[in-house]
Amino acid sequence: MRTIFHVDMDAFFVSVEELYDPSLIGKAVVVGGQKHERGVVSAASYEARKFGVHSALPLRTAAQLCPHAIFLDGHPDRYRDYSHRVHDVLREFSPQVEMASVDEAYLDLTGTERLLGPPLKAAHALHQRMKQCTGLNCSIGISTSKMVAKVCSDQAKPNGILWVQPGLEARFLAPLDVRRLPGVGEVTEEKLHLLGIRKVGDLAQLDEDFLRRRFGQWGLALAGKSRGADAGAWFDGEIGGGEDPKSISHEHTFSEDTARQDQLEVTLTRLTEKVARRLREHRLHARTVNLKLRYSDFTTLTRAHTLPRSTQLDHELIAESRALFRQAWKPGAKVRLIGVGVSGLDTCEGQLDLLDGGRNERARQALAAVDRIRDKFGEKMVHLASGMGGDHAERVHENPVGLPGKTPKKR
DNA sequence: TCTGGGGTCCTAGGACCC
DNA sequence: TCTGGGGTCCTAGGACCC
Repeated sequence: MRTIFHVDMDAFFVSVEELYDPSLIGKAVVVGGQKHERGVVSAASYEARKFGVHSALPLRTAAQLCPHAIFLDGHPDRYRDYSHRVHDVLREFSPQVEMASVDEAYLDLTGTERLLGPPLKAAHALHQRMKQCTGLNCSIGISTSKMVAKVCSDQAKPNGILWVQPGLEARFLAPLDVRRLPGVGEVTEEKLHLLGIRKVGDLAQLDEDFLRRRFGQWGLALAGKSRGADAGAWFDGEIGGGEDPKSISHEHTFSEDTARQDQLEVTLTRLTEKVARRLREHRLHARTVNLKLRYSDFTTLTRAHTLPRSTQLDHELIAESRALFRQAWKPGAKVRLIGVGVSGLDTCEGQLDLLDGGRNERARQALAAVDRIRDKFGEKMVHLASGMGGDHAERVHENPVGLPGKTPKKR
């Protein structure tokens, strides 16, 4: 029988902002952008939540519900920093820690009783230690599965601890709305409601065969979840995985929709450079490039292409994302969002690198230099030639990294 | 009031291979 | 001649999470 903790930081982004500016404490605070901007709420203080503000709410709606709220853009670097501090604290309690996102983690505390005491005692110690080391509050859910532990921490919010003892999982879940189950969102909730299923207990009563016919594999997973199991691939596996990313992407929503090809392509290039850069940071190579376009009417399309061999080089990824864009985009159509991502990631080169005469090795070394300069002077300091404007687009093949004075000889 | 950005996982159909 | 069946890869879209 496992002992799983789910630790969830309370109003994480807002709480970190309060550490930097204590005058925010006790006020309605919204992190995510300014009140007139296109965008949604990333986090809201409990004060703002009283007015109906919650994450994923459009900023303009939040401003209407809570006009006196303080709107902040947010500081991703600070959140990353504090996320690491949180991780460090958790590691004091178990070697098996899995950060599920910046502000939540699973811990396996199975077999730590002799060292840390019974689960509730360990949880109180963790709770205190977290406050002491980071200044932040968290909520802790404890159960025999990740799924139930997560539901527990949700029920424990804010700043609480909840332990469901082994054997009582189904009884704990039964009275809760189906929506409380991780993986049940708006769409699934609606489908279940149409079948007269509102509580997790209703779900647990149903014949598994019925759920399988209705929802396929997902139905079987649902049946398992309703009884407290880590069903479905979502939660299978050991705690402590989560090593390399499976995909890397960047996207941008324009403040105003645009149909200008030069603007779209410059943005796409900038986004692709960021993706390539992060690939190199992770020492990964990608085989599949994904383009995403969202038009004014919010219709969204994706186009993907898989390369014969994987790459982490700016110019190869840019050529690919641009080709996808030119195939997919209807000239004249106004674009709201453009994005690029890579998947099919591997740690080593897809094929022998010797065949191209070391050309890519030179490009890689030059890119490493670019990355170092960007570290020193900021992202905008060095751009690919093609990142500077449509007129330079053709130069990308001659000057893969756009370094002044380092233009490789023409092939 | 229109609806971010960064992810994961799942499904389904077609191509292709044996 | 009248078209199996399974496995894997690729692409597109969608649900969901924080």
